[in-house]
Amino acid sequence: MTSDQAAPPQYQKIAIHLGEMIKCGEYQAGDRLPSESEVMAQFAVSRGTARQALAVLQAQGLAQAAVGRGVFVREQRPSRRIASDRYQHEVGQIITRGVSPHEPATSFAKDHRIGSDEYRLDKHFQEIQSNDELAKLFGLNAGEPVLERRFVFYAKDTPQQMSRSYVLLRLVGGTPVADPANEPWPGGNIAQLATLGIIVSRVEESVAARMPLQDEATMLHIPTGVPVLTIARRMLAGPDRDEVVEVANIVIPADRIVLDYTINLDVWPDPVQTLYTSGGRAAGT
Amino acid sequence: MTSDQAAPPQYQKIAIHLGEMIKCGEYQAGDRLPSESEVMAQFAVSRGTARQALAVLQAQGLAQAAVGRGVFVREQRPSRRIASDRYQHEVGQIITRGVSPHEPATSFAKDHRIGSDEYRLDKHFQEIQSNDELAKLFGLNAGEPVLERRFVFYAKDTPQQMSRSYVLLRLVGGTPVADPANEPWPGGNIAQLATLGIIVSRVEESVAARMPLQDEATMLHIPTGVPVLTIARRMLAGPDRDEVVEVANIVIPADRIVLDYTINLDVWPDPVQTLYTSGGRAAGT
DNA sequence: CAGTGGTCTAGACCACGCT
DNA sequence: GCGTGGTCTAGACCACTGT
Repeated sequence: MTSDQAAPPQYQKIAIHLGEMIKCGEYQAGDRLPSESEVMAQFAVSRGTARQALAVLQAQGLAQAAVGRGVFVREQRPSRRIASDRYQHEVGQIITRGVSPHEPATSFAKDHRIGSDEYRLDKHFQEIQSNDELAKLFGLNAGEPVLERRFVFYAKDTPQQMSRSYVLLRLVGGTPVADPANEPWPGGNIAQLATLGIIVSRVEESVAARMPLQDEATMLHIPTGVPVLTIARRMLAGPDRDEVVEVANIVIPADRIVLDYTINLDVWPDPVQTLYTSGGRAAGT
Repeated sequence: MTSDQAAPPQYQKIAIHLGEMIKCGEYQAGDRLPSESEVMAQFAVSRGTARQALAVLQAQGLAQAAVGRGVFVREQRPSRRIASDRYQHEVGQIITRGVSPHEPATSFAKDHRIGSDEYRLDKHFQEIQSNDELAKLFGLNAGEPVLERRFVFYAKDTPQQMSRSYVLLRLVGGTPVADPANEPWPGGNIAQLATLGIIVSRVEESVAARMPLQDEATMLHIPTGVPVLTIARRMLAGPDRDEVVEVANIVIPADRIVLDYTINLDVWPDPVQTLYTSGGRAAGT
């Protein structure tokens, strides 16, 4: 085995070459890359190959084409951050101000660092029977009626995320929570449930990533080469923090967001002593 | 404005058509999709268009091509789960058993539900000067010497994730932690730091998603249309849980993994009373 | 109007996998 | 050997963008 390496195809060489120029900063974010004709001339290839090279960069999320204008280097920095701390902050709001809507800003507006008047959301409420998947998440039998709430969030007219939230109809039926006109709810989801006497004490989030579905790409204006982050969220209440009161599926384009999670660990009261009495060895600080 | 809808191009129609058949279950995971020639015949298009249609499905992560065999529907279920609870469990191990290596299995092996003998890792240690980015994460001046530890994890010879971990050289220099031969460390990262007297009390993770870089795709065998999840992890210690003792960047192909986070909220002791006396604040737990 | 990317065609040669 | 996908060429027409 002297050389297993097959020579990379032309279009890949070109893509790697341009990719390195981007990495090195010779093309900055927003700069126009060589056009198809320019690539054809520069590398002596046909248009198909030139296009393929530029397509690679787009699939990698490094570049984005604009008809009639050219191919441009994409911005790479995610700007928004969504922190798990937000939930504790929402609880804090309720504790200090009660459940009345004193605070117009929601977590969403805060995440975007925009005023609460600069965003809007499309909403669509619907009563449905829970299917097997939903029933399993709630821990009850399929067929239980639930309220499905679909949202699409916009910040300054740009769609930012879509979500489907599910709550048990027997808990929210006939209450203000079931009225779309009350969304966005001041103080957020936890405050909303608090008005019903439901005290959320645990939130579980399952995070995954995949390429967007066709309708997601359309609705959220997701360019090629950009995946979505999906969050399956469960809000729990009750004395044992095990009663599922809300389930939500959230889809967010991954090119502008980072999810921050803080995990505080319960550490024993006197570490040094515990280490020595349990057979371990350690140097104290 | 009667119809803004431009007719979708042929290749997209075909892609949508095939995509719906996958969604409806007419093509199951592992099934072979129509070959390029079959698509050409079925839809009366040239080979280029047929290829483009099939390429769409691959870019969406729905299908994967295999030379000489065909295009196949990809498995969609993520199998592994990585839970934030793992850190608390690692702490529990130390509390009950001390810092000695009683427990050969690491979190990684547990995540994969494989024996600790079924995985291995490539490791590469290196002493470097911290750059601006690293220094900022650690909260100290650039140039501070750090130990960079690069890992690639394999489960049954399949690469699963790669990571770069950074620890301050003045804390680990000359200790067993700086010796690659001791990896994988029994009990995991937190146990490792515990042997140095460092008690990790907080973990912060920043999760994002993007398409893989070329070398990541190569090293982790990532097929087209599969993004990666990136985790920037900071381990904190000290009385105020604010001293950064380890920083790590983790890259995981997103097609087989879900990240589970649990957020426990501090709720006031008597919700009803607090609600009615609104304006009061509660004692934390 | 000239230049851009988007779509589509009709060929060609290649390496790979199965039989 | 035959069918598969991978690469590459040389053309064509189109819609869009800028000046």
